[in-house]
Amino acid sequence: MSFPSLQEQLDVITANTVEIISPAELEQKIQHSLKTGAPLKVKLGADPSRPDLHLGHSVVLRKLREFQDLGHEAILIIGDFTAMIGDPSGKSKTRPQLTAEEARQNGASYFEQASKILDPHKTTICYNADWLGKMTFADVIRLSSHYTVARMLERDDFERRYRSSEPISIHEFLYPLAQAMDSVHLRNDVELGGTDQKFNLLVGRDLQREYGILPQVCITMPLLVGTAGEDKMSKSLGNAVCFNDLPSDMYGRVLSIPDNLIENWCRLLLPHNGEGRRAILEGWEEEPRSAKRRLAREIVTQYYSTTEAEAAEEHFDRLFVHKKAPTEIELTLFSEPELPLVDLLLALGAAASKNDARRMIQQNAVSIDEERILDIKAVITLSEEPKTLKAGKRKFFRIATAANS
RNA sequence: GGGUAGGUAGCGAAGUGGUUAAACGCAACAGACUGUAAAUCUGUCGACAUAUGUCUUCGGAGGUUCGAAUCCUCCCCUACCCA
Repeated sequence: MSFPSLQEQLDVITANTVEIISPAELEQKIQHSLKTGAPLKVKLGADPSRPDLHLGHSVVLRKLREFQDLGHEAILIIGDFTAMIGDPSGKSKTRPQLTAEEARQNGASYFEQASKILDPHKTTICYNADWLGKMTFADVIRLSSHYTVARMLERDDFERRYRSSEPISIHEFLYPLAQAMDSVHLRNDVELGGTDQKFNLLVGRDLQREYGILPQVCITMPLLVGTAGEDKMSKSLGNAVCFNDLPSDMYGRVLSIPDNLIENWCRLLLPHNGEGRRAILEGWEEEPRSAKRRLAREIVTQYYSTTEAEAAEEHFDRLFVHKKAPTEIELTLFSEPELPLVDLLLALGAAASKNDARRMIQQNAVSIDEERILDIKAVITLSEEPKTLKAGKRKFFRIATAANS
């Protein structure tokens, strides 16, 4: 097993990072690895309470992949046990707790999605219930004696919640300790996380030291800004681009980011040696439009393929630039030959309620075969020949009667 | 255990007996505009109906009243203070 040189490794590892605690220790660890030929154990904790991975997660996953490419060992910890606690990081509210079974299922899905970035054959997967679940209450008490309430309250989000009189449950204090135990158990050399995980990573470091293990190096990565350009990307804020989004959705969402985000996204989301990355970084200021289109294509290509990326672009142009109906729309069959438009919209899922459907009609949002319909009492006559129904800018349906003779 | 302040629509937050389905902000949805699903502007935003009508909502359960989110009783939940 031969590793790249110390300097080469450091160049790759430090790129895009926010903080490395501490750089000197990192260097020592790499040198030690070079000397002994033993790869570094690099830990990334996965929270299976949110099994929908989005581009924000990919920043950290990509860093882990870089470690893999350098020849080190990537360990993905599925926090099935800690998910039953719920990570309080950055949250103003207690997270919902998962059952063991949900956590396992989500964990499997997490790994599957993460495999779009990681090399799945070189990734070690662990479930932390395997060791945390075996701890006795006495073990937990011993563990918690290593930390103090004051130190816990140092943490930003806890402090904020405490000051603004919001509830903090005792079990939330146990979360950082539990996930720090993972580091004790694994004896990993490096742990990765977003900047919001800094506290947790440091607890892992402290605890390893307490248990007489060489403390891990903590590497934090920037949090990706979401499509709206302000908050960090998060599923619940609706500004996320998910791994599992359809290519066309993914493309459109990327294209919707503000122009000033192009450079940042390009740096954090595209492979450091790719030509797409270079092209975008060079050209985005002169031609933001084409740079962003390129960025969107590159991203879709990562999760799907070049072909699908191109199809997504065509689809987008057709719908939003030329304002035409998409080429392929799913056909829905109805048994009744005549249906009130309101009921039709509800049945298709285009409207949340009949009132909602009426609203859309009144707001000029509904058309059938390019013809606007403004009458909320309109009754639509269906035939075996499909009609194209458009509700809003993005919802298209093809409707017809079921052919039963 | 005692005291105090609270629990309002997806979220945040007004409202303390009747023109209150409930201000306002965010989110969401629609329209216009745009290279864009961004930004901006306009409108909508409980359900059912459409003749400005009916029904269900303000932690839960009862009660007072012609009439309650608003008053009373009990219960549940949260924060803070005192033990």
